[in-house]
Amino acid sequence: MSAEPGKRRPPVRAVTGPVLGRALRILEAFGPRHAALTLTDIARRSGLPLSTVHRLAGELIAWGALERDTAGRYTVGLRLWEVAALAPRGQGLRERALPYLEDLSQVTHENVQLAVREGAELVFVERIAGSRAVPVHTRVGGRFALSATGVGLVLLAYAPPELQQEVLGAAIRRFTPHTVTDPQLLARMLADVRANGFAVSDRQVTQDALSVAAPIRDPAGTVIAAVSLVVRYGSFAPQALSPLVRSSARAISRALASA
Amino acid sequence: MSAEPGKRRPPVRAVTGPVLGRALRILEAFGPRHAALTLTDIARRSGLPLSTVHRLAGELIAWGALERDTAGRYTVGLRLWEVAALAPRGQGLRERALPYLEDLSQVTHENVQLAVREGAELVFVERIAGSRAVPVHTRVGGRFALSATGVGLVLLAYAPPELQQEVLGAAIRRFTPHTVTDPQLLARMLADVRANGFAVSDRQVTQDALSVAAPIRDPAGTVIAAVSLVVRYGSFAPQALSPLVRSSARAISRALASA
DNA sequence: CGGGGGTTTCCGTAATACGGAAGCAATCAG
DNA sequence: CTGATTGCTTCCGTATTACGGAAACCCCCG
Repeated sequence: MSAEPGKRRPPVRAVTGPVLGRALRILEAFGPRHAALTLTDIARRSGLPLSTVHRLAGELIAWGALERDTAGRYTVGLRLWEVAALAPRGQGLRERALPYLEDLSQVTHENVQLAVREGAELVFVERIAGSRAVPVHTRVGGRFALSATGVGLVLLAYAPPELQQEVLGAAIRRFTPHTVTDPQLLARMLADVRANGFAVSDRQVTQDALSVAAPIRDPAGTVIAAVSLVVRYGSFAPQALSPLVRSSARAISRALASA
Repeated sequence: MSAEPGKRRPPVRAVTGPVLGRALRILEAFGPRHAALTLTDIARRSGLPLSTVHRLAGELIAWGALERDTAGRYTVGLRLWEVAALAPRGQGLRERALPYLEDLSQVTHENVQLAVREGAELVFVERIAGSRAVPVHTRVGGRFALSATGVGLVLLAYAPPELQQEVLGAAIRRFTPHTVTDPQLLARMLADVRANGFAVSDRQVTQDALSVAAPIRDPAGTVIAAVSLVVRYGSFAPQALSPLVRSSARAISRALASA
C-alpha cells in the first residue's frame, strides 16, 4: 500500500485508535443544548457513519454509558455519571468545598462560584445562586472563557506562561463595553492578580455584575481552582469583598490538604 | 427466530467489542475506595494485561476521560465529569429536584435523600445532611441494596415484577436485627407501599434511624426516582412525615414534567 | 549497587472493526 | 389508501487495527 518510492509517511503518531476515538466522539456529541439525541443526530454531530454510531452506541448502552429515554432518544447514562462522580477535580473538589461556599452564600446572599481550568477554558464545578442576587448564567459542568470572569482571571493568572501567551495572543472575546480585550492591559491585570492574591472582574461579563475571585491551592502551592462572589455592580466595593473571598479560598485550600 | 426444530445456539451475542469493553473495564476499576490508581492497580483490578491498560489509558488521558494526579496516579478526568453532568437521571434530576429537597431540609432539619434505581441496586443522586440529623453514610453517586432503605423499598415496589422476583429470590442482606429478610414479609411490604404511596424503613439499615420515602413519577406515571426523609428513631412518627414526603415527591414530579 | 515497583516501547500475528447498502418500521401528507 | 420521510437495524467481505508478551527503562530505597 505504501508502495510509493518517495518518503512519505510523516509519523504523525495517531494518539487515539479508531474504536475509542469514535466512541469518545459519540460522547462529545452531547452537550448542554443537546442532552438527548437520535442516532442520526449523533452521526451528524460526530461526523461518523450511521452504522458505526449504531454499533458503538449499542455497546455504550450495554454498559450504561448511554441510555435511551422514553422517546427512544439517546442520553448520557447513569453509570457514566457514577464513575464521573469520582473525578477529583469535579465532584471531589465540589464536595470538600461546598460547606465553605455555603458559608459565603449565607453571609452575603450573593452568587458563589467555584471553577477549575481545563485547557484554555474554565469549567464551573459549583454555583450557588444567592437569594437576592444578580441572575448569572452559569451551569455546573459548563464552560466559559478564561479572560473575563473573576474566577477566569485567577485561573489564567496562575496558568503556565505558554497558555497565557496563547490566550493573550488570540482574539479576546468581548461581552460588554467594559470587557478588557487589550492584551497589554490584560497582562497587567494578571500581574496584579498575582501580586494581590485576588482578581476583580468589573462588569466584564454583564453590565450589572462584578465579581471578586481568589485562588485555591494544593499543598504544593499550585493553583488548582478559584472561588468567587458575584454581586450587583455598586452594591459592594471590591475591597470589602476581597478579604472574605480570600479567606474562604484559603480555608478550602486547607480542607483539601487534609484529604 | 422462534423455530422449534433444531435447538439453536442461544444467541449469546457478544455485546461488546474488545476495545470498548476493555476501556470501560478500565473505568470500572475506579470506585469510592479507589479514586486514584496506578497503572498496575488498574491492570490488577480490571484483569487486563499491563500493556493493554497502558495503551488504552493513554488514549483516555489524551481525551480527558482520565487524568494523572501529582503523584502520577490515574484518576477520573474532568472531561468525563463534564459529559456526565448531562445525564438526565443524574445531574439533570438532581438540579430540578434540589429546591424541593432543600425545602424538606429547611423544614425538618433532617437528612433528605434522592435516589434512582440502576438494575437491582439504587444510586444516590443527592443527599442533604440535616443540621441535627442522624449520621447517615450515603455518598452522592454511591450504590446501595434496594431491600432495606425507604427509597429502596419504593424503587423496588414499582420495579418490573421480574426484578422483584430476582431480589426476593436472592439472599437478602441483613444490616440490623430489624432488617426484613423474609421474602414473604418483604413482598407484603412492597404491596403496602404500592397501596399507600409511601414506604417506611424502620431501623432496617441502622438501629437508630427510620426513613419515610415516596415515589417520583414521570408524566406517564412511571416511577423514576424516590425521595426520603431519614430521622432518628422515635423523634417523628412515620404518619407525621408521610404527607410531607409524599407532597414533596409530587411537587418534584410536576417540576420534572414541565421540562 | 542491586532489587523492586511501576512505566514505557516494540512489533508480528490474529482478530476485529469498518461502513456501504439494503431492509424495516413508524409517522405524516395528500 | 399510498407514497414520502425520518429514523433504526442488520448484514458481511475486506483491510485495518488492536493485542499483549517481552524486554528495556526509570526511579527510589536500603
